[in-house]
Amino acid sequence: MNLETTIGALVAKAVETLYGLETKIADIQLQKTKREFEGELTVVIFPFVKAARKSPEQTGREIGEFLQQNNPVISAFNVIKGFLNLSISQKYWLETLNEIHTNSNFGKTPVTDNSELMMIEYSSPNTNKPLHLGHIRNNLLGYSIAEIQKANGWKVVKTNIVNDRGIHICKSMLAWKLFGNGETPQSTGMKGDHLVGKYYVIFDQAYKSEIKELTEKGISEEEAKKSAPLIVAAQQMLFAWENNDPEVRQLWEMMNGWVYAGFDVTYKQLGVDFDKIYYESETYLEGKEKVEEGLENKVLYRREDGSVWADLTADGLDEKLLLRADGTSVYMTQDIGTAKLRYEHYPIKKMVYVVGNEQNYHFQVLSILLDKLGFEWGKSLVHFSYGMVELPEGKMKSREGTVVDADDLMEEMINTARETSQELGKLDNCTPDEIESIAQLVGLGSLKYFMLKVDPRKSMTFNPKESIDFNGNTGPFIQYTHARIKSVLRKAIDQGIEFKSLTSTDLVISEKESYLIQLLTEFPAVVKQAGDEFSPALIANYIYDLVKEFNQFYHDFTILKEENVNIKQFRLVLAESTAAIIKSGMALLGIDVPERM
RNA sequence: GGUCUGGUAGCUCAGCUGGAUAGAGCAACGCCCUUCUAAGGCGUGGGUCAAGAGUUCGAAUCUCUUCCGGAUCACCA
Repeated sequence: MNLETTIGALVAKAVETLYGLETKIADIQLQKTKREFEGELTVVIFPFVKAARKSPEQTGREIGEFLQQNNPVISAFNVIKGFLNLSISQKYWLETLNEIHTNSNFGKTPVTDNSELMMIEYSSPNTNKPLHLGHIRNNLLGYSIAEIQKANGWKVVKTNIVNDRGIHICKSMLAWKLFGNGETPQSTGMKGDHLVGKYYVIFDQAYKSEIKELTEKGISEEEAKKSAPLIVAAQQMLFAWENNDPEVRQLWEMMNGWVYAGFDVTYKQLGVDFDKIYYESETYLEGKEKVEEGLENKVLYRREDGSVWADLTADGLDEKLLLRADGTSVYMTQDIGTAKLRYEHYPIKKMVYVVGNEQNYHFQVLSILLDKLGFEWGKSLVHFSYGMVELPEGKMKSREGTVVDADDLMEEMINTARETSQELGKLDNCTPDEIESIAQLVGLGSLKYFMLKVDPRKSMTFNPKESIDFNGNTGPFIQYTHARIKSVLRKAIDQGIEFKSLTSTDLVISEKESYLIQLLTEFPAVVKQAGDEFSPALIANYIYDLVKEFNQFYHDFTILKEENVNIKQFRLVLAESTAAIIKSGMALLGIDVPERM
């Protein structure tokens, strides 16, 4: 039982004993005391004033006295206006610190054989172009959410649905066939995904000039877009693909192979991974089957032209197409097929889709459709809907070349980290390998923290220049604090100081120190809330607060030169516990922390 | 137009399940390294919490209206 529940229960008892008012513990308002007042926990008294028939101050004093008499953990109290501020005994904090320090799994719920399974889909790239800034937010969020849910006791399967078929990849294939001169990643030295992306751009340019030619001949733009030879050829290629044309299939496999090799490099560098990858080329037929079933059950209907639709007007939505008149499937159909396979493969309790908020409508429809088609879990799917990433100039547009490429961005961050380390002379005693690995860790830490510290639901602005800042509320600031603590701990070990646990809890410690312990105790609640709300930002903000507080302590107090051995030992335990939580919390964000930097 | 979503310091963001004088970082200015890593610490200035009304002992937070942004409403994914 933690402190809040204990005290909450006692407040309820106090109110009932003193005023005969029955209150649920959950209704008692307990909050952290504001820094400018004395105490650590505050009870809001206003709700009891009516029953007490006394002034808020008087009521607060009576409840405070009751609490103090009934629980020795409360060392003092004061009442200001309607707020009862409780001071918690130092002994309590010190004993709590000891518990935290010896618990290597602090803040996490262990995953057991009985844990239920959550499947988290993220990344979900198309195979016609490399990953960009928007994908980075998706990948970082997906990975972090998975780590956070594991820490909350879920078995997690990370999955990726690769959109490897469709007109988009045919465009790249066609352009390569027409203009590629047999170029390969090997012959050009380009990453495969970038090479394929290059031909996607070439297709778009050639297609545009065809449209221009046609419109100059007096054909309407709409008509030109449909009849341009290139788009017709791409559609023919898609048709050939669907009919298993060996030549097209071979080209498709080759070029997708290049892309996957490229993606693997990007994923590895980003530090994300998947337990199971699905490909739409393998799932879209399953969707068709399910749609046929829906037709038989009259959940869906067929129009005269042969297309298949779902009527969702009863749910307040529109009618939705599931199969085109020519029998080919759309996005929704594929998602149904993918969902079917996944639930056949895994005992999924909860399905989470990490997909941008531009697809809110799609997932609303998918949820209803899955439900109608007889998937019992359809209604409970979670669309983890995150906001778009914008640049200071506005939205990224591939056609205007304002897309921030994922590989380029990571490289830039790492380069900056390396240069900064050199300028500051921080790593003069390290080997080249160490310098490189720290540069990677710091550069990526900076990028990841920058993207994860903001509320995922909100759209965010990414300023490439500002994000490279390594001071203030940034990943490197947190990493630096960790490195400084580790440095002190190494020195303590060199001096032969023992700090496995506190040998005495009868110490007089400062307010700053007890506040730091209080912050440490909040970690489990933060992890839980981050899991409930699917918000890595809560973890990020918590770690930042902790680190800021620790840095003040580090500045104001000496650790190794403290003369009182018990206090010295206490501070080492406090520092080590802080470092452990920084490391553990940052790991939930997918960010590694260095031993030195 | 319908639906969803956002508007907090010059900029980027916390705070939003109602509680005390609304917080950080960046940017600006000033101070602190013979002391455990200055990627640090301290200080100064900076706000009609988009606007109005309502509910309440109490509203940045809840409700309604208005204004301004964004997303979506495809036989694209």
